[in-house]
Amino acid sequence: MAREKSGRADPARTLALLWRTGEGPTRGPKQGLTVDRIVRAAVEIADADGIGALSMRAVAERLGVGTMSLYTYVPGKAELLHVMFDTVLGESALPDAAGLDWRTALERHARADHALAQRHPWVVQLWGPGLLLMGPRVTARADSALRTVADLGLTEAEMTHVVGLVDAYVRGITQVAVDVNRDAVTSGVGYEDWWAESTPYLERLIQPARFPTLTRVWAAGSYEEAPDAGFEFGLGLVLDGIETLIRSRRPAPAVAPAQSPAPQE
Amino acid sequence: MAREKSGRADPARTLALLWRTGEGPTRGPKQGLTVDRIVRAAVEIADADGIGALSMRAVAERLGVGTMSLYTYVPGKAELLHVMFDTVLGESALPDAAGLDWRTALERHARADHALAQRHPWVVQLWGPGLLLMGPRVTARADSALRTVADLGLTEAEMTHVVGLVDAYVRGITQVAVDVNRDAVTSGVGYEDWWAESTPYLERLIQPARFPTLTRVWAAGSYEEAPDAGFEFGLGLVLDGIETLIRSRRPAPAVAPAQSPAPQE
DNA sequence: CGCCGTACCGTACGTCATACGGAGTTGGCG
DNA sequence: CGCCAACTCCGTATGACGTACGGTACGGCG
Repeated sequence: MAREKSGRADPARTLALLWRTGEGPTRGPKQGLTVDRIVRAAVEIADADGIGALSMRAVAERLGVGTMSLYTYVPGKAELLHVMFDTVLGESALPDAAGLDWRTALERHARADHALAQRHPWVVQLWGPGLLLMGPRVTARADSALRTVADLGLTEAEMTHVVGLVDAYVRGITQVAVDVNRDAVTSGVGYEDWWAESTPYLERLIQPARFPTLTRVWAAGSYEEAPDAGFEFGLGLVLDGIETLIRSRRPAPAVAPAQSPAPQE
Repeated sequence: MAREKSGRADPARTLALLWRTGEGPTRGPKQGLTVDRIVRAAVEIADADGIGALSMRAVAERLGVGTMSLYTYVPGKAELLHVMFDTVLGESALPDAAGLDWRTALERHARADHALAQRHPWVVQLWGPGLLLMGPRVTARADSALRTVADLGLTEAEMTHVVGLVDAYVRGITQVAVDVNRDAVTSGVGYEDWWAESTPYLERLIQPARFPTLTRVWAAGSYEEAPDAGFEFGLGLVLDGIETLIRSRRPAPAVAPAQSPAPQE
C-alpha cells in the first residue's frame, strides 16, 4: 500500500534548505525572492491568523508574487513548515549552561519553549515532525538542553530521557492552552463565550452523583483559571522528580542545596 | 476580525450529540443511519489510514451513502471528530481508585492513555480541543483521574495541576512517537529509510565541535531506540515529583503506603 | 551573438468541506 | 382515510486548497 507521491520527501533537499547549504544558480534571470523572505512572510501570517490561514496562495499574495513562484525556492508546503519551525526556534537565546546549576538551566529551557509557544502558537502543532528533521536551530537547542544534564553521572540514555521528559511536559501543557485559543479564534466564538454558553447544559449533564470529585473541583473554581495556569507548578514537580534521580546517582552530595521547595505562590 | 462562520459552533447542539441527549424526529422517513455507525466508520478509517485520510466522502462511501447524508446526523466534520475522540476514550476501562494507592492509580491512568494512543494514533492530534468539550467519557476520565489524588491533603487547584501534569507528560511523550510514524505513513518513506538516507548528510552537518554533547549522546546510540522508549522512565520521575509534593503536605506518613487508609466517602 | 538553463507564473486538475434545493417518504391530525 | 408538514437523502455547485505542467522571458557563458 505504499503511495509513491512522485518525487516528494527528499531528505537531501530538505536538509540543504534547513541548513542553507546549496549554491544559487549561475545562469538565468536574477532571483527576485529569497527563502528567508518567504519564511518571514509565512511566519507573519501564521502568527496573525493561525496556521490554518497559512496557504501558499496567502504567502505569495503577501509577497506580491504568483503562487507558483514560491516553488522555485521551496519544494512544497511541508518543507516550508519545517523551515518556519527551525527559524522561529532560533529566536530565543539558549541559556548558557556554564555557571548554572542543572536545575536552573533546565528550567530556563522549559520557560523559553513555553514563551515561544505564546508568541507563535502554531509551533505546538509542528513540534513532533519538526524534531525529526534536525535543522540547525533544533540541533543547537538539543545540544544545549543535553548539556544541562551532561555532567551529573547519568548515562547517555538517561540524559536523553530527562530532556525528553521536560520537553514532553512543556509541549503537553502548552498545547492545551494554545489549542483552546486556536479553537476560539477559528470558530469565532471565543473561549469565554463558548464556556458561558455551555455551562447551563454542562451543569445539567455533569451531576455530582456521577462525578463527585470533578464537581467538587469545579465548585472550587479550579477550572476558571487559564488552562496552563499550572505550568510553573508542574514544572517544579518535574524537576523535583529529576532531582531524585540525580541524587540517587550521586550518592553523597556534600550538602543538599534545596529542600523540596513548596513556596509556590 | 470576527469571522461569522454562519451557524457553526453551537455548544448546545454539540453537547447533545456527545451525550446523546436529543430526541429523534417523530415525523418523516425512517432514519437509515445512526451517529454510532458514522462514528464507527470514521474511527476505522482513521485507524487504518490516518486522520489525514478521514474525509466526509470517505466515511460516506464506507457506509454506502451519499456524502451529504452525513450532515443529517452530524453538524460537520469538527463535531464528528469530537464524538470520535470521546468514543474511543471510553474503550479503556478506568482504574478503580478504591483500594489502590494514588501512585499506582495515576500510573494506570497514564499507561491507559499511552496504550490508547498506540491503538488510535490520531487521538493525540485531537487531545487539546477534545478536552475542552466535555463529552461523557472525557468527563468520566477526568473525574476518575482527580479521584486518584482526592484524599491526599491537596487543594483543589493542586489536584487539577497534578492531574494536568501527568496528562501533559503522557500527551507530549506520546506525540513524538506517533508523529514520527504518521510522517512515515503519509510520506511513504518510512522512518528507517528516511533516517538512513539523511544520516550521511547529518553527519556532515552536525560536527562534534559545534554540538559536543549531542554528538556524544548520538554516538552512544541513544537516538536509535524508539522515540518514546523513555516513557516508563519519565513517568516514574513525574510520579516521584508528585510524591515529594504529597509528602510535604502530609508531614508524617506514619508507615508504608500499604497501610489501608480509611476509605473516604 | 546565440544558446539553454532558469525564474516567473497562468492555467488546470483533483481534492476537500459544505451550502442549497429538490425529490421522495412518512407519521399524526383532521 | 387522506393530506401535508416534517423529515431523509443526496446531486450539484461553490470556493477553498496544494501543486503539476508548460509557456515565456531573461541573462551568463561558450
